[in-house]
Amino acid sequence: MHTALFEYISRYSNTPLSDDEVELIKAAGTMKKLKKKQLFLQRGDVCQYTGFILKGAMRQYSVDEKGAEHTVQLATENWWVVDRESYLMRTPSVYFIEAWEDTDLLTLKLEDLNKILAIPAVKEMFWQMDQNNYIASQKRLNDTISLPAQKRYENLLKYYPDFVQRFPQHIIASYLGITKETLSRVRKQSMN
Amino acid sequence: MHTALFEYISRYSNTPLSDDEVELIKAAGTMKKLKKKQLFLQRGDVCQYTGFILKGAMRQYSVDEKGAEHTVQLATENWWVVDRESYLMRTPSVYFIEAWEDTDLLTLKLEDLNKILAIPAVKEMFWQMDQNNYIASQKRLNDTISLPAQKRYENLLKYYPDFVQRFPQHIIASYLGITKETLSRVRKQSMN
DNA sequence: ATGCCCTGTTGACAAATGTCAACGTTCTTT
DNA sequence: AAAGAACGTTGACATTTGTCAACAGGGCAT
Repeated sequence: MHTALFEYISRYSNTPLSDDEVELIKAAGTMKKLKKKQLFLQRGDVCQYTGFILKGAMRQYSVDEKGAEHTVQLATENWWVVDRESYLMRTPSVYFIEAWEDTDLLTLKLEDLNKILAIPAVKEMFWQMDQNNYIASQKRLNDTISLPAQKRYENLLKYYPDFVQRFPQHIIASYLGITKETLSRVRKQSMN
Repeated sequence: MHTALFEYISRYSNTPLSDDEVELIKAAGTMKKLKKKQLFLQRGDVCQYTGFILKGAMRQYSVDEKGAEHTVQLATENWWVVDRESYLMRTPSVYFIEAWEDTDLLTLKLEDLNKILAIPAVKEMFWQMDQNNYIASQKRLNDTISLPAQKRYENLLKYYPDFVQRFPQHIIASYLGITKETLSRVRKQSMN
């Protein structure tokens, strides 16, 4: 059940895990199953869990005053989902996190996380992950402020074709920062 | 000369520094002075240094095919500047990093950084910083895809008034993802 | 199998933002 | 002090993107 996580850790850290450490990690997490459209986090709540996706697909989004949704993250197998700020600071979240497919998750409360952070390989892995998140997030930001909608869509297709297949267009549009109508027209353009 | 850095470390980590560790840090860095408009990093080069700003102001930006600049980061005293991806992976950068005021920097080569990362307080500090960067970057991304130019400008004024004072409008505009003309009109609106 | 919701597309029009050119002001440099 | 560059503003117009409404097809639940 945890094998995907152990593979993930060994991919993102050089330090190997001892048998004790493996047991500690297995004991720390709780398995959760979410059905499509079920919420993992709701706006106004404090984010209680960090989740590691074993199977399925999720999205994190905000909703503006007009009711429009804006997707800040898409995630599939082997991605972590959490509103880090809310989770660490214990402050109410401004985001929703939702399962978009039936999803199996390994979840960690903050106290669980702190326990396994005592393990060097785990700490390294999380740091690596944060670095990657920061780099990716900056890249996406640069794209968003410097490229027109068409190019942003083409980049998404190129680097994350999975997302385009597994999420419907209105969600992809809200991830790109445009409306579903604009995305529809952009795609038509791209075919020529 | 290093006092600002030591304060920064103690603000972002709970572990205190031993005298040996203080010496190690002092030995690791190199001081640099940049004049206004001098480049710290140039597109195509591998980013060789991480810099900690002691005095001054800098910006990191990309330039698109049309020659337009897009600012991904603004930084003043007590901020770190680096293209992390280029620095870690030794790949050519797509960014420029430039001093916008005469600037004093403490710089670290990757090997220097690795040395001082052996110090627990330093490692903690960097992790903390990455977390904050990631959180801030996601917030800015959410703003960028969900708010109109006017709101984005007002938020910047509210949360980073320093930037608005120390950088000219065409740079602020490129940070917000709009043109200088649009920013000029948005500001006029905001006065009413 | 039926009905309904979700999805994607299209058209007509509106709003936001960009482009280009001109101009006055302020700041730097000599 | 003078000259030139950088900065900010404005106007006219173009382009991109959003809004609203309608509609067709597919998939899901009962």
